[in-house]
Amino acid sequence: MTASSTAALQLFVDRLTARSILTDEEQGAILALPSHRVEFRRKQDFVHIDEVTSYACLIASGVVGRFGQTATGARQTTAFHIAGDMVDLHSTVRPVGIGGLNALCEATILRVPHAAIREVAARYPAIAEAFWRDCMLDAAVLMQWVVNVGRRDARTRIAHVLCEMAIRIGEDRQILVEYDLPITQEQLGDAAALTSVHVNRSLKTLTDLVTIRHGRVRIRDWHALADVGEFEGSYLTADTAPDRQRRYLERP
Amino acid sequence: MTASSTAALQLFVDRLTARSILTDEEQGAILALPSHRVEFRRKQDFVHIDEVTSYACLIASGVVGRFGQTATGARQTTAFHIAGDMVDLHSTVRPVGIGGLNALCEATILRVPHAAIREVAARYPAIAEAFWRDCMLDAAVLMQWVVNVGRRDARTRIAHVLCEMAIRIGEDRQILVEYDLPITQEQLGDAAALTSVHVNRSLKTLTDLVTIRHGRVRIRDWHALADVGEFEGSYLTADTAPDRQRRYLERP
DNA sequence: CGCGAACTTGACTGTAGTCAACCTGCGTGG
DNA sequence: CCACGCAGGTTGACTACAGTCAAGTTCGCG
Repeated sequence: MTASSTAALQLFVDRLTARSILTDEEQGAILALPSHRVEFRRKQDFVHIDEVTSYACLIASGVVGRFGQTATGARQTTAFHIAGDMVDLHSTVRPVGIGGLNALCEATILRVPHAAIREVAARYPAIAEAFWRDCMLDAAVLMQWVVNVGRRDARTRIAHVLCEMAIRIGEDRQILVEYDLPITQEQLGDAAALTSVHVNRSLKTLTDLVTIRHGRVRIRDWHALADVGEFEGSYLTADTAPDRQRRYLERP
Repeated sequence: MTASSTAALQLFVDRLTARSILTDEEQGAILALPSHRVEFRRKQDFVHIDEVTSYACLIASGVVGRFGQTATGARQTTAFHIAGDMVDLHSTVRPVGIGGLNALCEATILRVPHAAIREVAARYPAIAEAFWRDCMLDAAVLMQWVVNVGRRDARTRIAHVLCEMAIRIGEDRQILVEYDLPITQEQLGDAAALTSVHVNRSLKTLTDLVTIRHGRVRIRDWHALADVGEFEGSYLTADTAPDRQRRYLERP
């Protein structure tokens, strides 16, 4: 247990407690999870499609993409994950792979054994609940992603993704009008289901609203960008209001 | 508690026990869940977008689509659900809406109060685990959907959806080469992110492999259809092997 | 028998993909 | 310290897949 692994676990706890109530003891149990630190370089696949792992991946730093692939090898990113995300939390109950993981930039990952996660979830039902809820937030994001990719045009798709990341990276603070997202236009295209060429052209038409330079997103007009991106962030934040934080699975 | 509501709950239990081990007592607790039967007609929205409900919807019969919508009102179906599916199981831990529900054909729904679901999940950790796992299967399907809609062409998308439904409807039996899917070409388009016109044309090019008439899908050449649809069903079935059925959250 | 929903077809349009060339900026090594 | 190489970004010309619009046709149902 190093200092930095504790810091990463604390980010994870913060993420959970934004939506779930956990006692100090429960938070402590999560912070005490064993982990093994691994570093990956930019563009490296570190979990392959269909790979079955015995650990979940907690992101200590960097940005990670989950992806699927077609028969011809075209990639589709299905989710971005940021520091504090336990990317494979779902594998706690369903260890079969749902896509590969790729480091979008240099990333530090803590591998947390499934066994330890299951143990803590079994011991504290409120933790299991918090994990489950966290998985459901990811699912809500995924559903938006389907709508985005399926029914919106290029400009709108890109704007939507950039808005989503602004909210997620700025979690429980205000909306971040400027944030690091060190991805190439090609990687943004993999997420928005566009080619890099078309991302490039679309991004140019958005210059007044948002720019990306050197892996940093600068939103110049949040309101206009959210408008273009048809972005309505309640699916991300609706359950962070205090009165919705519950411990539903508390024993009678 | 009517005979038919028991039958629907039994379908739900069957669905759960395909992937999770539940004792007779636990199965009994699920079968004893209270419910309120409601009928909906074809094409009726019965849960609106962003609606927050106090109950989950168990499908007793019919096919239901979950959908999202763009600002211009274009619909994108993000999931099909069939008899035995507890459509809103995720709302057990996260009651905020993730899209609306629409009856694709005449459907019978059992409304099961969240409170009762939470109670049974709190009392039996293995049930909570089975619920969570079930939610994760839906998420896996959703991820495939993103890849499908984002990166495949029309023919492939349609073939993929039809293969997926064949597996899901034929669950734990063999692949069904013929099954009821009483949806219009327009509704299939909403799922595959295509217009009804293009669905129509694409379907014609697939006539040798699959036909849809009177709401019944007839797969004439499963192998060829799966090939066209780039369909690899392991994401649906990988955890139904006996050795993977586990009770991870059992108390020590 | 007549109506309406769903399906079918054709002609045309348009958004995004493809291919290819070129530019720019950064890191590395001579 | 400059030259080179390379990854990423930019632009243009052309293509093509799917959307749009509109006019039938078919089929089931009242």
